Amino acid sequence: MRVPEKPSVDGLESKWGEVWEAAGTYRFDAGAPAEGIFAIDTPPPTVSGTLHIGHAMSYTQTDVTARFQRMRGKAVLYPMGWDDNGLPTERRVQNYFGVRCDPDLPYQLGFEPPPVKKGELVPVSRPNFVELCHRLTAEDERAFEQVWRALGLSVDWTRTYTTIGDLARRTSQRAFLRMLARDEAYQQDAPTLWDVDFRTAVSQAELEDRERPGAYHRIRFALVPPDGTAPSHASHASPGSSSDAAGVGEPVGTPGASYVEVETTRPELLPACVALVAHPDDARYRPLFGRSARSPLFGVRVPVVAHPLADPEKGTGIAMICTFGDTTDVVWWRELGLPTRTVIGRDGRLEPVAWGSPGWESDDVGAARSAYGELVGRTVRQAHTRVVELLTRSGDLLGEPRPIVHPVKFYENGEHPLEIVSSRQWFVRTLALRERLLQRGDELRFHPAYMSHRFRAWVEGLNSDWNISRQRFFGVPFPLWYAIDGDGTVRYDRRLVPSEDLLPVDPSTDVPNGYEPDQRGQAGGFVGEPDVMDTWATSSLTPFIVSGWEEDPELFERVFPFDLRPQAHDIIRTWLFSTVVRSELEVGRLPWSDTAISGFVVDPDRKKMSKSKGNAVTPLAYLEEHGADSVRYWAASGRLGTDTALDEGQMKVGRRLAIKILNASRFVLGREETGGAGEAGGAGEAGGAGEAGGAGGAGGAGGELEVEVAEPIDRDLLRRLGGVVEEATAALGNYDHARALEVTERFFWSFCNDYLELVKRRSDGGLDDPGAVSARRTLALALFVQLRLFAPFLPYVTEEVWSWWHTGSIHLAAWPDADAELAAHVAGGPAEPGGPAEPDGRRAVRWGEAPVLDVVAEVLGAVRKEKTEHKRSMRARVSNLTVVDRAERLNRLRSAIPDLVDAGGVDPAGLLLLEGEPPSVTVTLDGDAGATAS
RNA sequence: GGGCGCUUAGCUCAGUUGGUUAGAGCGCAGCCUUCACACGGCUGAGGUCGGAGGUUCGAGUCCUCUAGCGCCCA
Repeated sequence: MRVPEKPSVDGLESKWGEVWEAAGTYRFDAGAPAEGIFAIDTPPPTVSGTLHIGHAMSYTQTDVTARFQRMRGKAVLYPMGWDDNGLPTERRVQNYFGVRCDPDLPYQLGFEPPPVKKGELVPVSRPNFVELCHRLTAEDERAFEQVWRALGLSVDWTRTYTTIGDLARRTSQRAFLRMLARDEAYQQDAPTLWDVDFRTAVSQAELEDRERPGAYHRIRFALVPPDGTAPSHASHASPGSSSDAAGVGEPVGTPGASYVEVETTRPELLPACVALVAHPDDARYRPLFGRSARSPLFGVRVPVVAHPLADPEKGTGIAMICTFGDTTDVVWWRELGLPTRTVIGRDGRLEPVAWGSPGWESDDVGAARSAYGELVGRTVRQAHTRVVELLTRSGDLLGEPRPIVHPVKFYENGEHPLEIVSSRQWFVRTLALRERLLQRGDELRFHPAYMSHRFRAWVEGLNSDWNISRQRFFGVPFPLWYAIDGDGTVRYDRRLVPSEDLLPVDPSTDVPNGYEPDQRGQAGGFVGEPDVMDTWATSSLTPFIVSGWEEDPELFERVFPFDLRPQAHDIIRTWLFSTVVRSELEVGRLPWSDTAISGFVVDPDRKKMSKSKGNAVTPLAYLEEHGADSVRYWAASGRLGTDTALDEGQMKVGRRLAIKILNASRFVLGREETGGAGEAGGAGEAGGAGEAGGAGGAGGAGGELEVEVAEPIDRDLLRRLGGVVEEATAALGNYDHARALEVTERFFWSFCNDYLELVKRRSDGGLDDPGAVSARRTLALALFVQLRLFAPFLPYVTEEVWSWWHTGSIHLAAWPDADAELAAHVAGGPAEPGGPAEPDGRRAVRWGEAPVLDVVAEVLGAVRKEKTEHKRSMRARVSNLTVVDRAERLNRLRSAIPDLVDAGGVDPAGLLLLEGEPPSVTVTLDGDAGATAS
């Protein structure tokens, strides 16, 4: 036993961080049996940015569970991954090193990026670019690990992985090949959201809407007569002619009308128009369904079709369907079986088009070529301007453009609106899985439960298979090549697939079996699949990556399915969903039994913290200012699923709590030293790490160890503590860390301010004083239990106190067990309130009961109030204390008179207990007149 | 437009299956230099639980409607 004179919470982080690291305190025991393992599918944070305070909150909440389960004797698999592949990393590398990836360049051995010049990006080969990505992410990952260590996450740092690392690539590629073999993955030319700056498809998850100014342009389409003959005059004939021929003034859709007016915000897509669409119930256009219209400038005949997504309120109520202006166009195209007319290329410019060829028929090919010649090669924006000029000149633009502000889809880090282009993409068949996924969603235990609605809503709303390909560089490559025919045609249907033992492969540098490197790109040779997987295609495999799937089958068998997936609610539809999909496809079951959905951290104005809003803050400043235990205290008081305000006040409360624990422990353990003199030190050694049951390690009170707690008030304290243990244990088992902390903390403050004050004097007595022994025994036992209850929340301060008294780490000590550790001290005695009798005649303990302590605390409160109201010191003497109450309550009070008298400064001669009604407490202070409280 | 959630003291939040005068912490006010801790302690003042209606002996809690806020989706 060595209790410091002036304990402090400062510096505990580095002190204990080093000890835990050296001792391997949080190392996962990979040999543990299946039932002894608690496996957590930790979210891998994206390393391209910085950790912010929201991460600190949610990871702390998970850590509390990890520590709780570890103390319950579980081998906790608590890995940490870094999500380092993907576009965010590429952007960061691009800016950091001033380079850009050019996949056509050859690899340069030993390449060093030149000093960064502003606005100038040095082109480098794909392997070189990937090297730089690895270099930078390695640095970022070290920085992240430092933050996590400072926060005290009990991660097994020997089990880290990265989503671009060999293991993750091998796992992703293996799982892909298996999906391919089972026909669960397929390739298709399909419209995808496309960022023209980054030149990649982006996922729905990466979208954001931005309000952008635009304008409705009213454009005139000539109606093709029902007999199908070409209208005699091209609509671009001459300005002015339109008003004569068009029957201006006639409402659109009137049977006799020869024109229909369409409003669009994207006139540049006129050449890409494949149909006009109106709502099926729209009487104005119903007569036109089945007929055709002809586009101005390009003379293309397009059908007029009906679809409920057409909004009669928007514009004229009839709209162009183009290839593709927005996602609704895609829906129309798919559901109405329309052709495509692709004009926008991957660079965001209009591509050459062969007017007159199949698919590009026109009533006036010459005019179409001429008009399109003005547009080809231009950006979308330039083409927009040009088309408007052409339409104005032809007279087909009616009136002035009508300015509006509307939401436009952007890649969250992009500068230009997303386009939708058709490209060859890999998909996973998720639509076919819908029913099974809904079933899995019902099986999964969500915390809080209502979060399951989000999963269900997402699955029910699925309308396309999952696109897993990205046209980028720093990602997991698709592990396959394609054969090239003798005539040089790439045969995407002739896939060259590696055997699994060769994984991971990079088809851009590796060569398929049976080919030579110099056959790459040659007729009769091969070409590598250039795409990489979407980051979710890898992160959806995290439970497989960390549990040894197909790498260590024996470990996988014991670990899978995991116990817990912690994550935030915004990625239920992405990460949680995709993980359930992959698990269903690979093993036909849920990847975990439970998922804990954390809320966000919001700023004091209740706005979500995010980098883009600029109000996100890093945890480091808070860790430095308040200390890790304090930040953790704040984090753990936030409930799952609930957005939590960033609150430094709560951190300060946490700090006060930590300090209080130090001081109260000093008091309790200092008492042990004097009371239990010689034996104390030796007993401390007994409380070693991992000791089950814990009772043996309770208290350094050596010789007092066997003593049953005698005083009724002491037994009350332990019974009440037992209730706290039960409640906290149940709460933690149910992922309700906030409740566990709350009940533990409430007990602790009452322990300090009431119980400890009451027994202070009595606990001074010598070894031959049973009351003193009982008090010391209770204090030590209560501290022993409370420290462990606090350990998952405040790992540093609890470890510090533990070290005064025990060897080994508190974090490997057994979680408190009320029955095993406390029952023996409080059960069966005469003061036991009537619990049900046990077979041996003792009475079962009713945890949480504290009848004596309750009534004593009430009277003590009345005494304190009297002193406060008379502005007297708490040390002021009470000359007379009269308590009127029922006999039963007075009896309880009698059993603790000496403690009450000591703590209240009451003159024993002036104490009067009277049976009667109503209950009252009358306190007379030395030198004051009496006063009554009740 | 659809889904989910929130609305309780000045602030941040608890209120378990509907049950006696609605709780905590912070903040605030007053007091106490107290022998573990002034990084402390004691005491107190603050709320007709967003609004309206309903079910019930009884509603912060259940139902309906409604307002505002937030998130996700379209």
